[in-house]
Amino acid sequence: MARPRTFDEERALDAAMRAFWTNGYEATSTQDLCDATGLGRSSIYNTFTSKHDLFRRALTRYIELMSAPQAEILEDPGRSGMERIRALFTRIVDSEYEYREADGSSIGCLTVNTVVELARRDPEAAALVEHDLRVRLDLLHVALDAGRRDGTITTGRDPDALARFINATIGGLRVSAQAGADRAILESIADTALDALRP
Amino acid sequence: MARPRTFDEERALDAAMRAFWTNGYEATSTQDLCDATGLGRSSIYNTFTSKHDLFRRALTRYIELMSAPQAEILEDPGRSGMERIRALFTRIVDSEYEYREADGSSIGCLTVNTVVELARRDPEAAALVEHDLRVRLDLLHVALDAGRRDGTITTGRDPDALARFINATIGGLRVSAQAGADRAILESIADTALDALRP
DNA sequence: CGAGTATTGGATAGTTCAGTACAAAATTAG
DNA sequence: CTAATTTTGTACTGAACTATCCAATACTCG
Repeated sequence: MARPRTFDEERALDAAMRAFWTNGYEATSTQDLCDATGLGRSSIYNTFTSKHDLFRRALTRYIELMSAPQAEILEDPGRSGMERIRALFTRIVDSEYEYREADGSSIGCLTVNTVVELARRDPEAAALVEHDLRVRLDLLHVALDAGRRDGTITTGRDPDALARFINATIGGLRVSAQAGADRAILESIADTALDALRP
Repeated sequence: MARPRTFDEERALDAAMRAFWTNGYEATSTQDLCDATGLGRSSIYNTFTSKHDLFRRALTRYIELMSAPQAEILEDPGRSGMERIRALFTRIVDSEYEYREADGSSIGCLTVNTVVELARRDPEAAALVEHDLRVRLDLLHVALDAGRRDGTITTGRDPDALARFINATIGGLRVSAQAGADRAILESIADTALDALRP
């Protein structure tokens, strides 16, 4: 009955996500979003309401996109608990390379970037990353429990502390990558962190 | 011979540093800087040339301010190597509380914030944080070497990897704090990280 | 094909941005 | 007290910002 959209909303969302991810929220202008998506202002505002709403959707999508494979790794019954954590770190390091910029620089993790740049003054963004954090901590518990049972994780430390530690290590990997650390360095950080699980 | 300034340049710089630290570079307007410092636009531009220059000076000052006590800790001959690293972590956690906002939220670390928000598109900022990183890694080496000699650090891992790991843990602590982790959580992260030094 | 409807591009609005211009005020040296 | 010099408040500039408006366009359904 009416003119249909000529663009794929999800593709546009991915492009916007990438723009926010690369440059941050404040430094990404609506014109940048037009350029990144290939859409006109009208289409963007018609589809996504506002820059802030588009960011919210982009962050939501990012979290969905990243969580799924991480959940799969951490709940994988085919791996020991320790192997799951190791595989998670490997996935983090790989992703820093998978999504690099053309100049080779790492763009880090949109969740971490949001925590640092935006979360303190944007309650919606804060709620999204907080929920993501809870989910990840729960998933880490699953893997840590498995490791405790299968004997690959031998530390006597509280599982909550371990989950927080693993999560902090991920943050440290992200920041280190953005600060210029290469693959070998990131891998050595991850390997060293794993030592804390079997002291 | 001429009218003297009525304000203290260093105080103004501290106020500007705090503003950038709290809100980030992009989200801090020149008006915010006027409000934070109590100065007029003329005084700010007359003294600091531009917003970008003021940020550069603020970041430089931040790094100086934070490095000195960290260096003291890491080179303290009165402590074992392990104790130095532990004291460094304690200092990081304390500083997250020392500089909290009025609402109790943590503002993290200006260096980490800069790496995440700015470094990839601001070569000057990138150079400052890169230099700071090198200095910190060197200081960590001093403490790690001491720990190796005094027997408090027993891991067989490469000192470079350990220094990078400790540094990444600091980043993880900063991000965790900004994501809302309380003191007990931050301390448990730090304690767990130390386990990796004596596996 | 024609009526109805959503999309689209381009112009525009109104704000806010970093930075400047300039004159009045303030201070010291002589 | 005056001349010289710097600071400082205010007004301003031009650009960039988010967002809206609207007419032209393009499409579907009957």
